[in-house]
Amino acid sequence: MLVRINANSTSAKPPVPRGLSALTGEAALWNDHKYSRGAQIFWEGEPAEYIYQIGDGAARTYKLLSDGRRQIAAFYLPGDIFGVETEELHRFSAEAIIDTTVWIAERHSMFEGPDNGDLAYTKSALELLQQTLQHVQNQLLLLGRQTALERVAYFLLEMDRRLKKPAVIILPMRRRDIADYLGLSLETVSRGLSALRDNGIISVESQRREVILTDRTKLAQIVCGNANH
Amino acid sequence: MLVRINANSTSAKPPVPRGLSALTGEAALWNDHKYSRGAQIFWEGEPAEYIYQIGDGAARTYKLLSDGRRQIAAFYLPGDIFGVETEELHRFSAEAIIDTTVWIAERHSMFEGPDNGDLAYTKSALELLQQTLQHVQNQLLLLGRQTALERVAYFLLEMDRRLKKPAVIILPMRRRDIADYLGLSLETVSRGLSALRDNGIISVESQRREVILTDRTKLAQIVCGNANH
DNA sequence: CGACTCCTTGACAGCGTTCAACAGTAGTGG
DNA sequence: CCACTACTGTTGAACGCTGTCAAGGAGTCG
Repeated sequence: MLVRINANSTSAKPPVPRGLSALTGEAALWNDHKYSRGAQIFWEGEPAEYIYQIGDGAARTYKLLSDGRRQIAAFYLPGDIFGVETEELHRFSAEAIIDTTVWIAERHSMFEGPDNGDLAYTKSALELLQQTLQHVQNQLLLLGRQTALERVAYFLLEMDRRLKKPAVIILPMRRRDIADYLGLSLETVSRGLSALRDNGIISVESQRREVILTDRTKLAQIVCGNANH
Repeated sequence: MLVRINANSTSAKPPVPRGLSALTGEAALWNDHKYSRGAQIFWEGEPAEYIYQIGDGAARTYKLLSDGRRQIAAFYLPGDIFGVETEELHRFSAEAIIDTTVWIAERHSMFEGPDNGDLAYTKSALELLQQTLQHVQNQLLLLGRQTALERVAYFLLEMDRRLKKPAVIILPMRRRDIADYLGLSLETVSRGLSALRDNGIISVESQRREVILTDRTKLAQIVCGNANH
């Protein structure tokens, strides 16, 4: 829960994040905050007063059931915007996965009046919403109809793409987070990674958060249900 | 695949659907089409040239995997609007579940130019998009983290709510559709319904598409993970 | 070094799927 | 009207994927 308002950033004055500027206007108030690992950023049901963009680090949004079952809706990586809602309340909780710097700007109310809205803003929000929708709709098929191995492969390819296909993928999240994202147990995630490793499709570094995709083609085939069994 | 353009509607000239009028303008061209049971309305990947509203009947949108696994994204009931996309292409396929009348209107391009857009339209689209997003986000938790019985109970309550809590729920879809919506096998759906029936929570009519919810409270408890086992 | 967290791996159980048989319903045509 | 067929849904039995429980290894940090 350590939240520190960072008046004098350690880095040089950063550029206003492009995504946020479109959503808030150039002159909007914004700040960068630092959240330590595991810190809550906002809660489901809380008024959605701000919108957020990851500077460094990573965040997760999730829902909980009363008995503790958790479904992670999305991971957010540097540059990603989150917390944008069309209603007044947040529909998910959000936490920092690791120590994370977040740019925070005041949220525009989206439906203020008949012609009080800002078209550019609404369009930005629409684009963002549409991105979110696409992502979630892909998750549907994944969670509803794909096997454990297919889900793990999908996850690796998604991270690979979103991190711009680096030589080594450095995962900010733990196995438990991956499991709650994919609707699996953490053991099954671990077994999936081991299976891919044993088949020479990926290579897991000793730190276990670093993964190298040695055969993206085979990985993609697995996602599409063409595991060669 | 029987599609008939219905120039002279059997019923009196129907009112322009409220949802569609906001999305197309009062003077927009529209028609009602009839789709027979199982008929394709549009395909995933097809240009999204129209938007649709159910008059009578029901429709399903879905994605397929190459090996035939299907995930149904949503069911559409009388009054529901579907097929609205923010991009140029449909992201799901759509079929009529039963013989269905659909109102069809031309789609506005959503991002035509810098200030060429229609704010009222964009707002309508935004609201619709937001509804869709909420629905899908609830599905995430359901598919990722809930048990078979919880999913079946959730489905019944969703249909109950959307059909305005009738005395008897008349389901337009088959067990297979419910299964593909909930990420289960059709046998498991059937067993879930039987279990609820045996516990006196629902009553299934002999036609098997008609269900009476005799204990909505218990049903809601099951959805939240409070099955008294 | 010791305590802690995170991850892997194994053994086993259970939930849900698969396979199969059967029953009820609807549609068709004689 | 009935026979025939196709389709849909239910139920049982066995299998198997994934979850649960448990032990141990590996890395981190005080």
